[in-house]
Amino acid sequence: MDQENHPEEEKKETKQSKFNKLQEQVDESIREQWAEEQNQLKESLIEEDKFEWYIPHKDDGPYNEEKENEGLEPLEFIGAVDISYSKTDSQKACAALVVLSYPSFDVLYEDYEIDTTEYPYIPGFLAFKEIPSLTILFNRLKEKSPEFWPQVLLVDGNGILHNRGFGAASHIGVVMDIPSIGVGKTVFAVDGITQKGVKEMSQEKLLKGGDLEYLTGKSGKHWGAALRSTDESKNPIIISVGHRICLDTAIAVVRACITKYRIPEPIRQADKRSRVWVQKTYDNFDQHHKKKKGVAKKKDDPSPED
DNA sequence: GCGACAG
DNA sequence: ATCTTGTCGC
Repeated sequence: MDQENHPEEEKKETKQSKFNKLQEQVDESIREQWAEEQNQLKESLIEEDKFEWYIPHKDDGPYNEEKENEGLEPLEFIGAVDISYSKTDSQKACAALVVLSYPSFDVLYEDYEIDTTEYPYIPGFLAFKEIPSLTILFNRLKEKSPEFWPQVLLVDGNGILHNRGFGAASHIGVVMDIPSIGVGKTVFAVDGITQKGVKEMSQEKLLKGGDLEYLTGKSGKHWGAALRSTDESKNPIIISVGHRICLDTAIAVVRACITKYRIPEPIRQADKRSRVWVQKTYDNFDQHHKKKKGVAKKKDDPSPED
């Protein structure tokens, strides 16, 4: 009859072929070229602090004075980028660049750009999908509102926690020549570090009262850190060095950007605003209908609504 | 060969 | 990334 004999096998194949198909959308030679470009740009990567600001203490104190005497400026402009996709057409997307004040987290600057990239997301090559629209956004910022140029940039995705040690946060940091930090929501498995392993470590730390776990690979390299950013968080966020910053400073910046949500506020804003923008642009945002149903919201980890 | 796979 | 569904809390 027309009954299938190997339903399980089929399911497995579909899963696998789905991934393969995605990969095939980008020619093998292009992927090799991309990997080469990553390795080349990586030579310009700086994994230590190279900037002239400091994170001010909430209350003006001796620390702040000391830093100012060293010729440093207080951290005041924090940037973040994110890209959202149309739910009806994954090729249609919108990139956002926002700049928030520190420590008040007001959105000082926001700009959006339609993503014209035809490439799909391929693990290990996220930056190539995002760079075209982000380049436009940064050029526009530099040209029209240079006073808002961020002192540090948060990128959702990874920095050096990457199979070639050069993830999107590093890529963007090097290309734009800006200190950058990678903040991921899940782990990109590399050097023996896995999602499952990190989760377990994170749980153990929690029992001991800790909220931070360095991610050390089998090779002994420190790839980043897992931070349980709020008490309610079930999963940690994954921090890694992007560019022109060291891991501990990156962690300090991310910590400073946590308000009451798991995701650092600048990234949250970029995420949220790009989502609204993509709906407006592509998904026929109809005033009449949205009133009834409400727009699909993305849940934040802890619940307060804003 | 097998499993894994940021957004 | 996006979709679902359900649950808790204000």
